[in-house]
Amino acid sequence: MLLGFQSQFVFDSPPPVFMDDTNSLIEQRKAKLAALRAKGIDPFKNKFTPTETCRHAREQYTEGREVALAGRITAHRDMGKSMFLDIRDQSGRMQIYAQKNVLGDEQFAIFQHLDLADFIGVKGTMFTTKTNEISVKITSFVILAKALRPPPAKWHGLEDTEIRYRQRYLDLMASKAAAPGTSTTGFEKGSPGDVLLLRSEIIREIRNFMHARGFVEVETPMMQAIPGGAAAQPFVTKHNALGCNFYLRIALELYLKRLLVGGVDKVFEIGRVFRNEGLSRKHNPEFTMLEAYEAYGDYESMMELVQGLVCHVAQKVLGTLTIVHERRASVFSVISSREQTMREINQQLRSLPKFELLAEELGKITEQLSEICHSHNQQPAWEIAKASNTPWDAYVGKFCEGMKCKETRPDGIEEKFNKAHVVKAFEWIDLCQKKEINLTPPWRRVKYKDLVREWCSDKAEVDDWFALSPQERRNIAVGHLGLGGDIAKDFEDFEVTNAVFGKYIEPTLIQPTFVTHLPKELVPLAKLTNVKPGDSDYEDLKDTVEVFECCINGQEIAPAYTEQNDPIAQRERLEHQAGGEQQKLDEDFLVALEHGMPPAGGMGMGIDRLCMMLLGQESIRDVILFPQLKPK
RNA sequence: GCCUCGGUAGCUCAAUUGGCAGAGCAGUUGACUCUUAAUCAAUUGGUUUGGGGUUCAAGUCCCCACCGGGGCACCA
Repeated sequence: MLLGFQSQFVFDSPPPVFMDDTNSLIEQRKAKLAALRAKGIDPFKNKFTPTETCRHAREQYTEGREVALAGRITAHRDMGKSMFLDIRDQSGRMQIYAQKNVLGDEQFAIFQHLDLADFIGVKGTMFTTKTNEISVKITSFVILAKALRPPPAKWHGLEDTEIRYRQRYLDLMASKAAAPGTSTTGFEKGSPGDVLLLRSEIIREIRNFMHARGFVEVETPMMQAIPGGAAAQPFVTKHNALGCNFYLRIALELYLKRLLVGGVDKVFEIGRVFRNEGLSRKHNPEFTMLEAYEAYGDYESMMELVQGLVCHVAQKVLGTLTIVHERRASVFSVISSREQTMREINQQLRSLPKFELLAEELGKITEQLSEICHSHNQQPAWEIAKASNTPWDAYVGKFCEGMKCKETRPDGIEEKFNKAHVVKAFEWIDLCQKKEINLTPPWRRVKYKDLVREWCSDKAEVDDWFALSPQERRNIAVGHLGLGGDIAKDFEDFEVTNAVFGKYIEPTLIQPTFVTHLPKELVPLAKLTNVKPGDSDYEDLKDTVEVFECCINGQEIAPAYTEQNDPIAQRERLEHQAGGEQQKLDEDFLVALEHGMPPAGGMGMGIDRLCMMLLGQESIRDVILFPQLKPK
């Protein structure tokens, strides 16, 4: 495993101290552990070899077949002199049946005192119970690992988002199994386990696709003396022996282009990049990028590549090109975020007079909100309600008033809703807008200017946005469109237009769309569009570059360029970007370009955002196993 | 960094607006040899995230800190 673990680490802050949060449950488990050891039983076995997985055993069922299975205990039902117990491995669940007269008094007593979350190995024969469940009648068992801490609640699962992210293993443990035949992963759709396995398949299919197209996969430095290829703040780290600082890479670009210079014509890398910026639903400080470069290609060949890649992955992993984000649910189920329980409540609602009014009220509010959303071009409902004349407090107040009614859940708990639930509910409504994304090619291609024109004539009643004077554009954007807060006084004209694009237009691009020919100022490292005076579209294209931004699900998924290969033009751009700080210039990269780089198309794709889109997850933290959180 | 909502038993949640901190699950004990959210009976479990303040009395009101969600800003 880890060799040379003796090396000296120097921490700026003391190493983390683990909370000694002992409680009676942990104490009891430790006592059981000690009791087992006192009997000469080692509850942490080195090896037990199952003959197969739980799923395999179920699929290859024959009455009386002998099997050895291993897994974690997820439930037990004690019947006195016999006992049922569920074990689970990655493949699925298996019911175990133990009988006192088979195991003997002593063994059975030990079996009865096993805890949820312990790992055991069992040997026995397969049979089917009266209620038609395939099970294993055991003849012997061994304890493979004793769990000293209790697992998450078996029914509710884990609701605490902080624990879900910090202790992902608990989140995975609580992942619900899907009903047989409804899922390829064996987990309920959208559950942490499901997302984990599908993400793995997505990345495998990306590799398959790129390799099939003749691209070579490489690995380039993550620690760089000069972080380049994007405009982002880097993380700094220190190399002791070399006595210098390194930066964690913010992009893959400059090293992959060096490989183009060296003669690797089709090259790609999938890897982590690090950006020292704020965190949000769409941003994690470290995230996974795919970048690909193709000599003799351009932005148009990259369009074909991106479209082909995403369709290939969707088809292979999901078996469809139609992606439905169907997490939109009734306000009630959203409020509780325990859908199963709430579904029943919804059914009950109609028969309970005191809820009739409330349900009606909720329906009206939901309707109103979706109307408002629609007329405001799908701005978040939460924001709109806050900003509009709608008495938001009255909404919440009314809600809470209604919610004062208690009701009894199927598990016997009296539940009441409070203001926090309601606020959360509305935030969730924003996240749960039902979406259907159709990836069937060919995807729409539209020039940036045409898209802005189209939207402005449709929504802002401006015939031709670009026929206006810069001052008129600014006035409309700040006034009629309400972008005052997003447009600084010193913004240039193209930035005003881009604010409109970013705030209002990009979020509407749910269906896959290539937005092409952006103004050159927005993308300084791409090549100018090749048009001459006299060409019919000269006016529209003269100050644009050969690029596209591929938007799906209202987010930018992949930008691509016809890459700049003129070393002199590139130097000017980088110097301009570096703002006169010579130490930020990657001289080696510029020297490489001077040796000649073939014309090429290049693209970058945010893998995390791709996963969000394909897997219907609304937060990047749900497609990254261990998202970055502030240390405790 | 700013705005906003939140943090109560191992887990999921209550606490009638400032009046003895409660329930289900699981845990423990007991009954039960085909149960499956097993059931039935009894029972343990709390520095209410931490610190200060107001009050006869604070989970609840005020201030500060910590952590998280959402939004904004930064950033493609």
